[in-house]
Amino acid sequence: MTAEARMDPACPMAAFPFHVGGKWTGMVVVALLDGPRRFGELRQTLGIRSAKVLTETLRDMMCDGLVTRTDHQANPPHVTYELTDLGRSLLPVIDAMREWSDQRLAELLAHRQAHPATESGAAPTPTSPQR
Amino acid sequence: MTAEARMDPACPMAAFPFHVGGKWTGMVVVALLDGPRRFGELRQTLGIRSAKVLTETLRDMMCDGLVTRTDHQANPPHVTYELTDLGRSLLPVIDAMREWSDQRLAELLAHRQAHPATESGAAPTPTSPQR
DNA sequence: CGGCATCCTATGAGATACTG
DNA sequence: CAGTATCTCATAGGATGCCG
Repeated sequence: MTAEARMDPACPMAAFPFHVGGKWTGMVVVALLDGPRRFGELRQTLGIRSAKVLTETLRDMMCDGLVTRTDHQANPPHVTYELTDLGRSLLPVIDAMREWSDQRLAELLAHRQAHPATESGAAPTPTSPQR
Repeated sequence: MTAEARMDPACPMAAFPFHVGGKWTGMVVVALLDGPRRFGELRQTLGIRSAKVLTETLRDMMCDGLVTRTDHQANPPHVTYELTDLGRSLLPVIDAMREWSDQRLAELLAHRQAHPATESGAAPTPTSPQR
């Protein structure tokens, strides 16, 4: 298969969670690999200042069946998030990404740095966390 | 490792091309797997109406050393794009994504459909190519 | 044919501030 | 503590139209 015919929107590449799910989805999966985490823990781990972003990410992921939410009825509130089996099934993909990054990311970044790219904002340099 | 400490922006997940590179990067790689393609070919294959988007994607990818551009000095213009070794090295990752999609994507989509998600626009259903 | 130059718009990401 | 409610802002994505 590959690129013979026209690539329709049903193509896996178009639907894959890391693109569909927003910027933080992948990191949340990684953060939850060790086991359940609380909302605040996640927030700190991921370095998210705004709660809203995390809330949205988690809601989307719940909607997609990637994580489950457990509300330990307590006061003060205590809520934990945990990977579902489906969520954990993403691990091989993440590992593939990690391995690639280990071996090749430097090369890509070097290329990028060397290029004027005709333009200033080709893509935000990941090493400089602006915003 | 995994999620012990704070996850800094240098984390591979944050820099991985499929998130950094924009929506079409992955598909372009797939489209180029078989060999060099012309600009118009890519455009058709990917189903991109706007040339600008493809131009930008390709420029970014060149900048990152993922593809090379060959201008066959001809009239009318004839330009081909080709995967570099670095670009081709993404194949394992893509395959991992594909495999995951084959096995689990349906599950995710089913989950999503079943959920009200509190909101309308959780994420654009990949099966309905709007726009 | 390839690809700029423009312009437009939806929306993702984030900052605050407030509530149960 | 774990959210919700607003608001702002940048920008990715796309539609046209023109040029070499």
